[in-house]
Amino acid sequence: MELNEKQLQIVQVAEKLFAEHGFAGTSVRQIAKEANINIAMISYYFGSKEKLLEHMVVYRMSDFKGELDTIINQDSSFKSRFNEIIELFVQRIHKNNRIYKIVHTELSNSTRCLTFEHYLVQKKNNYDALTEFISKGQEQHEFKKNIEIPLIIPTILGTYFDFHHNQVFFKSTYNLDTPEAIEHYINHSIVKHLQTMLCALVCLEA
Amino acid sequence: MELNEKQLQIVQVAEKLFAEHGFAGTSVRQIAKEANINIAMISYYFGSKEKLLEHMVVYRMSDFKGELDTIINQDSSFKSRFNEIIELFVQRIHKNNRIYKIVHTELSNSTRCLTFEHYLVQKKNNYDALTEFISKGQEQHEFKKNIEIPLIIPTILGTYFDFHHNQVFFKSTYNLDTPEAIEHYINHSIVKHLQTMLCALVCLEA
DNA sequence: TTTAAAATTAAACGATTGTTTAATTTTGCA
DNA sequence: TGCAAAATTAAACAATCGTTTAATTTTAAA
Repeated sequence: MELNEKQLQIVQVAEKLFAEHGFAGTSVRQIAKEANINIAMISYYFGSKEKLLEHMVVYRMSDFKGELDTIINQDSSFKSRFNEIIELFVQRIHKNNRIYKIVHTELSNSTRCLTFEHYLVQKKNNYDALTEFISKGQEQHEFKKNIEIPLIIPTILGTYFDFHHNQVFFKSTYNLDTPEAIEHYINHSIVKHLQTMLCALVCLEA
Repeated sequence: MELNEKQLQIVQVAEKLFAEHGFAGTSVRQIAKEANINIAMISYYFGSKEKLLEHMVVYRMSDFKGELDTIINQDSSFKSRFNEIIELFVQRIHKNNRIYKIVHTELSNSTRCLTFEHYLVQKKNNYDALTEFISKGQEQHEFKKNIEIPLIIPTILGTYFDFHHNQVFFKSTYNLDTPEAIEHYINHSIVKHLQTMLCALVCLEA
């Protein structure tokens, strides 16, 4: 996925607007205006508004390489690797929360006939890698049996996004007024909450 | 919130369409067609498309009464009440997943100037009731200290919705092909997963 | 049965949607 | 410098958007 400067500018502006107002709620004229380009350039470079979204997903998702494998292949304990995996997921999802939100929303819309193949492939890879890691930990008697592995990643993503979507509520109720306070809450409180909870779920007592 | 037969029909159809295609992605003509009414009836009864959404939220949210308090005031153990609360949340959210999805999406859209007051008030009440319950459990030395209480409900809602939004993925990967299989997975696997995880987080060992 | 209010309709409103056109400007290589 | 390709533009396209109008039908109380 190679994008020139102008294309990148369009994608970035569109990503912000799609995340804020939804795909259907964003017009190509808004994108053009905010990106300081002519409306026709979107069709010129991407073909259509819908194809712009496809390009965006492919471009953003190709960032994700083998960070997960790097952690899994470390030679520390299963528990500490598991904790690192949780932290990685939160950071990854937070760094790219806009594209995740867009895919999230559009994937559940029956309107979009887009398959978001890149997203689904990446998701499958994550699930497979995590499943293998947990299984090995179970074999080594470091992890409990009878864990609903498919629900571990939804727990991480879901908790993050429910917080993210309801920031209006949390801001007023829990004094998270500054962007720094929110950043800190995500990187510390949310990560720690998930680590405590998920470790209690999967790790056998030491 | 009293609605006559026609109004109810419009609200129900609109709720389905808003949940499936988003608010901006649904036209009043689609609603009118699917509800077998004339387009003008929407403005006639509700004033506008946006006000229809407001009426919908108020109507749906007024269902929620004191189910939570009923459970909290039972005289069973803190742990078993906590488990019941988790099950209640999942069932409540699943039963009304359409309106929750709509509010969820539109609340995080900076386009909507709607405050969804009914939703926020109800949410605040839930948080307060849960916080009080957990605090009492901590006083009685049945629950652990240092729990991030504000993240308990996001964990429940988020896990459910991440699963719900990614059903396309789960269907193909985990053989959840029939509606009954999905229903069973939600009412058993997801509830059990959340109960195990959250009890491990908050409950002291017996 | 009369009659005023409520419900329903088809049609039209102007504004906005995504996309295309055709003309013009800029670019970079020969 | 010349010139074809790429980039950029304003304008127009038909389609659809949410809403309103004004006329008609239905309803229900007097």
